[in-house]
Amino acid sequence: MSDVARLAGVSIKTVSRVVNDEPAVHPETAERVVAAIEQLGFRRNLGARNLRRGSTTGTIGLIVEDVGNPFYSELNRAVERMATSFGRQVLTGSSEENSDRERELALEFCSRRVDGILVVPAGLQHGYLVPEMRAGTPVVFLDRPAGDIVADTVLVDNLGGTVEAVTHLAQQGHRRIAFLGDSPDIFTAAERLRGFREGCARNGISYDETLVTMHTPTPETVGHAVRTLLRGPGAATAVIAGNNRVAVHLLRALAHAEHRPALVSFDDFELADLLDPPVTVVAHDVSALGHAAAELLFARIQGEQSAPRKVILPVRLVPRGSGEVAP
Amino acid sequence: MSDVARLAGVSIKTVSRVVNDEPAVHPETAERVVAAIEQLGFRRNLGARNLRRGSTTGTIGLIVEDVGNPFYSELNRAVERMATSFGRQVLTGSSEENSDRERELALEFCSRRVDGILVVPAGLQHGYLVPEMRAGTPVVFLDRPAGDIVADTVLVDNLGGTVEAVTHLAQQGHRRIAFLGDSPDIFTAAERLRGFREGCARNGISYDETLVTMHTPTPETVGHAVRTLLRGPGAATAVIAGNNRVAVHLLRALAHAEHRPALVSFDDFELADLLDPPVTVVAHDVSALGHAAAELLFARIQGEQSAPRKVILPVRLVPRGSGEVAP
DNA sequence: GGACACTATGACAACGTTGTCTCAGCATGG
DNA sequence: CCATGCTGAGACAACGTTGTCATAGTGTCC
Repeated sequence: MSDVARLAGVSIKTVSRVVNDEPAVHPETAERVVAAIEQLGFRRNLGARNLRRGSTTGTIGLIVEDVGNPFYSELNRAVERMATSFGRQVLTGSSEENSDRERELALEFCSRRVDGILVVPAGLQHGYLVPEMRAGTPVVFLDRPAGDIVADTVLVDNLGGTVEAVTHLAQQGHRRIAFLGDSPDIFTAAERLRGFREGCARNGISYDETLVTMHTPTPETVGHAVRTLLRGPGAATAVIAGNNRVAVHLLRALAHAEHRPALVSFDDFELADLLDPPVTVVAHDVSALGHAAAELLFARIQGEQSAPRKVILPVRLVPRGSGEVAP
Repeated sequence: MSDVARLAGVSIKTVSRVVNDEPAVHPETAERVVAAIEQLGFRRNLGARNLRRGSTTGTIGLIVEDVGNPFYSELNRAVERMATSFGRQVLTGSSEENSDRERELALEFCSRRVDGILVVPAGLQHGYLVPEMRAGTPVVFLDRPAGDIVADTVLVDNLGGTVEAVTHLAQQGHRRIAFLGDSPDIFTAAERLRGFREGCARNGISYDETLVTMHTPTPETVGHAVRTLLRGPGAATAVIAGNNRVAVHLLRALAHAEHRPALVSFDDFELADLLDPPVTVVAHDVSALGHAAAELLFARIQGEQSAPRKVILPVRLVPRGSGEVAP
């Protein structure tokens, strides 16, 4: 900036005035300054500006499990849209379902003085965020609640959705329904399992523990589940996949089977409707989730002081014909 | 920081020493300082630190067309991995295939003094980046080249891959092959079209313009293409989808058809192998693309001064049985 | 006992901006 | 001719850090 000032023959303050479109600069002077800026390729340092003005940094942080997972990338996109409309930029990070990494990312974001943080928590302990929140960095949890603190949270109706899935299958005549969930350490997985039990109860199906597995979905864990729950005597005739990852692994494991058992997936996924047979899903609007959370965050950033809110978004069963009893 | 200093009864410089793990601080003093930091919830302001040290900001910028697109989110993930290993964080932005937006994002990143920028360019003019690059912000273009400047670039073999796709179909006996590409303004789309012509030539198929459409893929544009190119007398017996978006729309448009024409998709996509019949694809390793570009960027960030490099990553045809002539 | 080295600490400036204050120059009005 | 007001511009401090230098205190050596 001082280089520009020297070249234009003015003080740095005048350059600052030009850069900030402040009035009270003689047009001719402004022109000289602009020319100097062009010539030198000057670009104002936003970091210094924010420091001096004590203003916000114009960034928000987003922590998800894996930015590469289509579910989270759709979330990311919705958040980005909102951020753009508020003139903010987004720092993203993947926690990899690791609470230490989550913490590291969150605190790093705080060091960078982001204006707020959106987090799909991996861990169950969030006391580390309390000082930051008290210091004025709003935090909104999404998809999963905070472990041990009260904070703004946006969730989907995991329980209700799974109940609906069970009911759908029960109505098709299924009595032996398997549930393949993600690791029970994950809130949504645990909640959906709870919904499964509840759904069984409501439909007069006795809950059979041997038809349930809860593991991080990999080809191996899901393959094993298929071999033990869906084959042999007493095999389940229908299965609920606890999330889109489980569903995809499951479909692959069943690719060469005679026929697929009836299937409902919690989470919609691309091409689910084009498989044969199409996959019935419990769909929820991921964009709406990101949108709602970001909306709440920006309200907080703008000073909204009300008590922490808990929003639960509805889900919707999309029957696609894969719930029927196999011929 | 001065609050901490006051509470601990030391100077701010000593607090700084403690925060930075500098030696020559009496353990007892350090303990007092740490206690004060805890009590006040102090967190060092990274912006101020970077300003003072003139050091890098520890961030890189990534501009893609749409962070929500699985293709780009996989890229994002690979870049993030690399960034993490270099202790950097990633600012992401979606250009929405709009060159003004791309420019805006890139310049905003520069204002934030990112250590480097990775960009999947939407526009064809990148002169605006020259001053920034001269000023020391390395830029690496990926998936598509820069429009009018010489810069580091990482691409995939669009031409070769499409030639291979045509050859594959020709070997199955197809002579009337349609090509459904994205907008010809997009480098990869144009390049793949070039590969299509080249492939036709090499296989002794005369290039038939009426079997080609190049449009931003939407249900409408792809549906129209299906109706005009794949139906009626003179219909194509095989089709090449220019990218994963086209392929998905195409599959949906053909969902209720008697049978699918033979199909090869440039870009692999999830579940392509589970459709009926499975979709043959020209696959390329998106992670490798992100990895290679980020690797190059970090080499530049660390001072590597060699001439701009152009890397072309190989692609691989994955036959899945959907190339055969329909029964 | 004085030169010397070493330890622990602080004062101060500087990073690149911008807010506040000041001031020179000029025009206006009575 | 002087008080007043306005315009355009600069000096300076401050944002929160850290690098440089200075210094007081302590111990060591001959």
